[in-house]
Amino acid sequence: MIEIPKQYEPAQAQQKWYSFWEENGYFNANANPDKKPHVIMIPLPNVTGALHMGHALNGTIQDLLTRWRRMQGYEALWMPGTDHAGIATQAVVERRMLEQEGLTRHDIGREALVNRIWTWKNSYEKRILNQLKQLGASCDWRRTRFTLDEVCSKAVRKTFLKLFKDGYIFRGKRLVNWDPFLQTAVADDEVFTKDVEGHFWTFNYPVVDVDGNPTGETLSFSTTRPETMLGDSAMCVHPSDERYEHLVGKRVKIPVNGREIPIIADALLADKELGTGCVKVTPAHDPNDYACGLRNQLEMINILNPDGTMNADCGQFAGQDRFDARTAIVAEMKNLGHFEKVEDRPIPLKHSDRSKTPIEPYLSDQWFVKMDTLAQTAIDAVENKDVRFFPSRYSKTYLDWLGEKRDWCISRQLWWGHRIPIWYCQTCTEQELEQAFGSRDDVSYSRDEENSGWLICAEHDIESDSLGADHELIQDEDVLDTWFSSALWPHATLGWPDSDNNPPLNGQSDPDSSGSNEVLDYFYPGNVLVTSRDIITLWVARMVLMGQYNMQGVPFSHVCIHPKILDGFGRTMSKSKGNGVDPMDLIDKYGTDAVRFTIASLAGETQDVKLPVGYEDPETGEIVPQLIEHTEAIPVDGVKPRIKFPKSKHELQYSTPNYEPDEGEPVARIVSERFEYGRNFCNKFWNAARFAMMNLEGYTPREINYENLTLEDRWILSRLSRMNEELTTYLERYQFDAATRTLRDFTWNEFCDWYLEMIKPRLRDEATRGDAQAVLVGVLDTLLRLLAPFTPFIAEELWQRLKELAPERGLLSPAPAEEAVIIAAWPSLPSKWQDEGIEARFERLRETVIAVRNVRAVYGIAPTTELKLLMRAKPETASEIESTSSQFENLSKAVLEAAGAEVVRPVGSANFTIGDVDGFIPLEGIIDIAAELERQEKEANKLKGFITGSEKKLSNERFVNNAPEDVIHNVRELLANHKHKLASIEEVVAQLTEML
RNA sequence: GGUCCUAUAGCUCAGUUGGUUAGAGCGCUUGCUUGACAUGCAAGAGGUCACAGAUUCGAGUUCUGUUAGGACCA
Repeated sequence: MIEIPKQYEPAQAQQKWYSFWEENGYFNANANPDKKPHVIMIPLPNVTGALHMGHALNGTIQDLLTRWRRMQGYEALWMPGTDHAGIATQAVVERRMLEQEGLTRHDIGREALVNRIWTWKNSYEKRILNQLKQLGASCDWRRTRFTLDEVCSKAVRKTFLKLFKDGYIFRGKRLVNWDPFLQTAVADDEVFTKDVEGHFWTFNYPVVDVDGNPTGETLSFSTTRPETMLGDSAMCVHPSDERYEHLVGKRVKIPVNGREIPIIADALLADKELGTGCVKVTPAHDPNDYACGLRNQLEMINILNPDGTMNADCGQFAGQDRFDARTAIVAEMKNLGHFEKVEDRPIPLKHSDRSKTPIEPYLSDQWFVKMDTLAQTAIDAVENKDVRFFPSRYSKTYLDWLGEKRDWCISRQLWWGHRIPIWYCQTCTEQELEQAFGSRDDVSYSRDEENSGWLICAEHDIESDSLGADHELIQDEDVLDTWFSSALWPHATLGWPDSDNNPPLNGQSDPDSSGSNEVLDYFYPGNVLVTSRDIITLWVARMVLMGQYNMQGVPFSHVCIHPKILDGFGRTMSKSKGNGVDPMDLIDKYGTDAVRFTIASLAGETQDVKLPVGYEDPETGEIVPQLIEHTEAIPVDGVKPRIKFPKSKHELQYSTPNYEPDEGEPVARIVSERFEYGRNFCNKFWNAARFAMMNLEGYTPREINYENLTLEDRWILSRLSRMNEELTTYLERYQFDAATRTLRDFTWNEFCDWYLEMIKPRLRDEATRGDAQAVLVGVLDTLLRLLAPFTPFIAEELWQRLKELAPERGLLSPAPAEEAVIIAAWPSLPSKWQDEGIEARFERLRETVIAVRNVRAVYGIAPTTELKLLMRAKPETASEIESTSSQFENLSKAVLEAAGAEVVRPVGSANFTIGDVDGFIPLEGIIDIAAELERQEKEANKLKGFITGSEKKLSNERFVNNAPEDVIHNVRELLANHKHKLASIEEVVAQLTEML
């Protein structure tokens, strides 16, 4: 007999089979006219840090789809890569540098900083790609791209020039979220609001007449940022506010700098009910005021330097930090007699997610992409169904956002990223430009009216003296928004704009290139984008739009939006919250297959996934549930927080994304019992396969005639065919939870619990063994294929073992098995095997067995004690029952004594009813009449409930008149059935009562 | 403020176009070293489907409102 361990060892299988797949090139996808392509572009993880469970979910789904399509015969490409993630990465590196060396980027300069970030990127990219491999990702690693690499950079430069030439690129002033620490604008989604202790001051400004003399009236207002009064350009009241009606159109004087500003009425900004009803307007430093400023053509007065100090226009306050200036201005207003009061209150203050410091609304020069027509193409793509969202409700998020057609601010004041390919020249003439660049299609220029110079856009870097020594060309300092390069991901990774060569493989040029870019032609457009809903606007929309702009076609036809992973308290997992869970911890404990299967089982359409976790003491295995305080704890005075394990009295440090545990300390690791679901399933399947393989002695492949199959064989084929069909449909609809459920239910509750048990006698008998083995191996083969995309390692491990024992197998005709399950064909079983009659017959057998087991349990009869069974049934049913009599013995240790219409209930027997069949189990000497009576009465009550319900329905004329035929028919049939059951139970109850 | 999602067993979640008195896994109870599996087997207990209305012969499922939670956008 062959040796197979009782438990599946994931770690070994993972290592072994992953390298086997890679070495055989199974992950590689090449242009192949004989097959249809299937393409998934990874939502490029950023290189800021390691992956968490959200990524694990995202990756699992993509790999599942890729493996499934590969088995279906598609040339399946899963394109891997990472994102430079501009500000996120630069901020992490800068923060480290400041913490560890006390250096800022200005201390070391642009080049040195960028070098440091490359070092960081290299180490994290490696870690991230390795994490994906641990997860079993079957990406074509030869094609791994990075948004700042040469291939992607070419696409960025080409696109920028194209947009510039087409007039989509423009420069303008915008109010941005300015991070004075990093000295850059940050996007809205990179800002978080936090309450801080602050003050709410009330001041007044004197009203002045046309000559600037005080009229004696004053206007009171409140503010949390007094320093912004240096930039005020109006005082605003509500148009219908009677208190101030007479003042609208007059002016007030700002006491601290003597400037006069108008009093305006604006219903959108001022609120009569709030405070004094007056607000000061600082258009250059507040988003609401900015909008008001645009409506009322107010002056935009900038008062800040990029580093957050007051600028040269601030008179005596120039050069002071904004917070020092705040104190100084409050003091000055007190001096001048315009201070009224101050109260303490918590202020919701916007902070930069990157530097964790307060941001300032700030007016600055930015580059934009004009969105009107581009956005419309992306709207059209979804409206005419070129792109479809799954679930479909997400198209609303997408369409609503695009519908605003807000211009896209693409410049970032950073050093890490694609530098904006614009050069300024103040001194040259159009003729000189024409002479130097007129014949080049990789350069374009336009007049910069605002700065009375020229803007030169170039696809390839140009020298500062390209126009001769007399003119200096200066490149813009800023870099492009990260999403600019990500928007090109689906075509840039395939080598666009190079139409003469395939994109490089492993950094080398593709030896198969033959004068055209077949890879791009073949793999674009892709099929499905798999992502979570929070980047629908930032990324999905932009890919659709840029795909159409550069490629004249959408980048993918489906967008699969999957749930987000939340912690046990319902909070989004994030690095900053400290509640992220490293998938590697879980893979280590439960195995990759278990993690994948569990994750897929959670990926439904409606809900986010709540994932409660615990900490495990590595020494004792004791588990303590994670509390909110564990995730929030930070080291105090260098002492790191510990978790108490009450049983062992251990106090252990634990791993968190916030800090590293001390060297040499035992560390409590994160566990989550949710994953036992997947682990137990894998183990169950392992053992089912183990059982099958242990019973393959003498296996020979053979042709099987369907007509010769037993009831259980036909039943398992019927169920398998149905499940196979359902599973494929669920995958087509991206319903991964339903897919895993149907797989698990079949494998565990049908294949293991019933089929395997039922064929055991046949496997023991030499005469019947051969056919039983053939069908068993065929079913196992199919199951391995169906499981392979979900749990690839265990499937491959078992496939290879089975190949040794049964290299030729099949349903019902044997054929040589493929060399690996990863490339085996996805099954599609004959639908004619789906047989309701067989399933109904089987169901009666099953219910009978369960009824016997129930009687056994209720009476506490030992499993070894044999029971007698009598079945009262119509003749044809009776003969059928007789034909399966051996299974009653096999599955419930009950010997069928009699079956037929003439059977009468033996005195002192337990009783059950299945459809129109009555079953009796003689229990003479054992039967507890009171207990049996109770059991029967309980059943009778339940039936009476059903019967009343049905009768009520049928006596309701409106139901009978309105409900569809088949519904009425079903109710009638059910009622008859229940009545029959009840009658036979009442008969028993009467008998029992007499005996009592 | 706008939009979207969620509320079903102690916990985590399914529940297709309305049609038996609502399901799974975990946990719980009882009994099992039965020859693949104790990461297991067998048998059970457990729910007024958040609340209030409406539509319908019929509502967990559709509509309106309320409450609570979450997300996105302003």
